[in-house]
Amino acid sequence: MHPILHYKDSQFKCQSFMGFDKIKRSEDYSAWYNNLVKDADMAEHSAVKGCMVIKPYGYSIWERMQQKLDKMFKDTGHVNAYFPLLIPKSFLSKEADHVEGFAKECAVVTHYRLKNDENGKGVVVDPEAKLEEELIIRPTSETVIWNTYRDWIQSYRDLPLLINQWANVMRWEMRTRLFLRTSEFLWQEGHTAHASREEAEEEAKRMLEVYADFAENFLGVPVIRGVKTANERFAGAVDTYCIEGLMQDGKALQMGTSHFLGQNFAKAFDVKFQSKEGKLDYVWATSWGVSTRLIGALIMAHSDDEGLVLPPNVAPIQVVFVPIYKTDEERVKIVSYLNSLRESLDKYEIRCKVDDRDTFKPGYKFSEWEHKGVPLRVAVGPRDMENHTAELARRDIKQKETVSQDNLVEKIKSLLPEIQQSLFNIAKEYRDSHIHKAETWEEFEKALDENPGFISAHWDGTTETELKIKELTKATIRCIPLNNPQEEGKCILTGKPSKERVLFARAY
RNA sequence: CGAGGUGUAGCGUAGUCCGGUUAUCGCGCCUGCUUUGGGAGCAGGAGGUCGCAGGUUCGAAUCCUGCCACCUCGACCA
Repeated sequence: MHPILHYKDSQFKCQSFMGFDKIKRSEDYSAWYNNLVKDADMAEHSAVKGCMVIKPYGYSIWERMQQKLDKMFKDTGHVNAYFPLLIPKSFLSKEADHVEGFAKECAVVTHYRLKNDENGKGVVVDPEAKLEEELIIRPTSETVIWNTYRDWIQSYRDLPLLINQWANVMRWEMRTRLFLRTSEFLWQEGHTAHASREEAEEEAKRMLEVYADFAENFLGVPVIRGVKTANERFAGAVDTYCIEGLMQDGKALQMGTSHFLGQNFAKAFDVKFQSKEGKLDYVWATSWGVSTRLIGALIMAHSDDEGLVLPPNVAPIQVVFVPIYKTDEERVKIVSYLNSLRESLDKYEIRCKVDDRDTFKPGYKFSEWEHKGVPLRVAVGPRDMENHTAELARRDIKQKETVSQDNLVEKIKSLLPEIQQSLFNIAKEYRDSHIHKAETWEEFEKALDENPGFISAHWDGTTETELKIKELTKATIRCIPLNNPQEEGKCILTGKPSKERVLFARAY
């Protein structure tokens, strides 16, 4: 049995969603997003700037993601461990690029004690409890991990070391948005050590493919696999691979990154191994991560004016049953029928809820579960019982059909993967129709303003040009796609020769 | 962190310019009855440190100062 799958109680209670209808996605995407997050009861702001409370319904989606990803990591040979939240300040400065990238957004612990205020008002930091070495709250864990790996690795026999951790990190952000950018966020970070450059590069690409597979087949969000330009690279990496998604407002979102770190961290933390031949060499490294930002991606890739739309794979509740009745006798009969249906579906690990609350009318329940993105609704009333039918309503395409109660379980079973696929197809069609080729600067600017999305264009390969384009248009190079066709061309801005196109977009 | 805006019950809000009884309205919530195939109706009821802290005043949601949070736009970033 799967106790979590029953949803007998209304643990995912929707307190209020009356304000939602006011904001249309097409009119104010940003307000629509904020409202949806609140309305679907996924998260809210906390007392501290940039931090959020992830509510049960939102967290349940994260748990679904964790579960799937964790299995994918284990299946590719990784194990989980946990490294500490606090990192000595000195660790950060050991890798020059790394410190430069993260120093500006680190929260620092300077004291270890509070005391009562002498003026009798609350508590103050005890100046006598100043830490000898200040600690930073991890913005990412490369430094503490590589400092640890030094002691774990002596010989090629200790390699590869394939470790993942599920953790929270903190980056002091200036501008925050629920799920998309918060100061504290939840993520996983994989950190691997290898005996050869080739093996580490393979690992970085393998994990990128794991992420791409996950994004497309589990979240139903099509992504472009690519590599970042020097300018967009992770601080301390040799290469940063990424998956980039396109949101419904035409802005790109980086959904995951996988870094080939070369020997940078091994050198910074003096992590060497002895090869079969007895030679000492620095080990090769990767790191890779995805975060709760993926929940933001999920929302912005699928949802509509009626609220959240969830692919069945991540939906906390995949099927909701709504009984319709007049008399108590009908209620008992129909609810009992729905419960029996639910039990049949339990066997297939389909997550169902029978919404037997007697305090709400069916229309209210329909609306509520639509707001919360439940992929499939099954309504059964007295007429259905008479006719031996049920009404199925799909959230993805907003269509209803009346079907026979015979084979209803089979029908639901087959409909869920169909909805999953349909959501991916809709998102992919949108994405594909929003990749424009630009040959001239005018076309480039016009596409950005009139029909935003990815723009495929030639670039002369210099950071200078990249930054200039960003300054002029706010568009950045999202990535150089993997397996990118080589073709002669001229840079969109400078006209200098280029041998391949790169993808530009305005991004989150 | 710069510029602008906002903060009144769970949600959405009136009142703020021009200080003055018990802070407005709708939704939601509670009780009862009637209802239930797309956001139910009636009756009664509960719920507020007016973001926080100071100040001015006989009197502050309203005026002043400081702080906090959120939103939009910049700079920064998963």
